[in-house]
Amino acid sequence: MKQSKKIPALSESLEDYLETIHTLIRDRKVARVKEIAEARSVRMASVSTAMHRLSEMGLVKYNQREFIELTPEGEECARRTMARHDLLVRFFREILQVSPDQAEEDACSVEHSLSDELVDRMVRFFEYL
Amino acid sequence: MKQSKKIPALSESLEDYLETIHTLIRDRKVARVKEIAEARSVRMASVSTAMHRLSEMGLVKYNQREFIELTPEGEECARRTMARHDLLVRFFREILQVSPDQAEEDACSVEHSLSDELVDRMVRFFEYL
DNA sequence: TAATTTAGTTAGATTAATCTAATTAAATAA
DNA sequence: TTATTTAATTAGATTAATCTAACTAAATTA
Repeated sequence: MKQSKKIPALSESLEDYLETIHTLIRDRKVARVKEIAEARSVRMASVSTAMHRLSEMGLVKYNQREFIELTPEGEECARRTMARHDLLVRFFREILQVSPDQAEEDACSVEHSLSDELVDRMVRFFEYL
Repeated sequence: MKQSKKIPALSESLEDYLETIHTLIRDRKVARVKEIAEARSVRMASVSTAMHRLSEMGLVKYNQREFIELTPEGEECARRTMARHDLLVRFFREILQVSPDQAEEDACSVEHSLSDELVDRMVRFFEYL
């Protein structure tokens, strides 16, 4: 109800791009526009534009038509989002007994908007068990 | 990571408007453009435009410069969102021990995007306790 | 009642994220 | 090596949600 400020330095969309790039590099060594587009179900044109923006922000290393890499800052950001994602998936599956696929999907929708405090509490909740 | 479809019939913004209208009517009998604008921290112009859209969609009853009401469908929609909101706040506070204000805020950011399954599991989690 | 204040509207601009269509560059195959 | 296919880019349009500024209608006050 009360509006959360949520003026995230980074939009959900851009955060997702970082996460996708990270995963691609982890799983296939390199990240290219086409693969990112496929992973996120958007057009290459959209990826291209987004890479420019992320590059300006210093979060990816990007030269036209070359592999895309994360800068240390981008890496850090991707890691944080992914850690949250994984925590959420675990929580939804293990504690709330949500089905695996649905847990994945819900984690995606939610991972960008949770406060540090809440995430921290979730971690403690696990520890407590 | 995997993109959730999340093509909600209703955008988060419009869902928020319904919720705000519902709360205003509950607490002060009537909902007016100005109050909605204040509650959501947006300009009256934005509310005016949004009311037109919601009216076209048959979710609010809206005649220029008159009180705004919810149609049965709008009411239904607002109720559902609010029920989720309250469930989330309770869950965050009582189970995860998140501070009251932060619980409120997190509930706002999340209430629009959770699956029915997850919400259902949360309910059962409470029942189980 | 006339003047002022407040509430609401409209027009037009802005921003982010996407899209399509056209173009260019690079890689692959003939 | 030329032709073709694939990958990437650019330009320009679209949509949603917001904003500001200018205007209008209604309510309040003098």
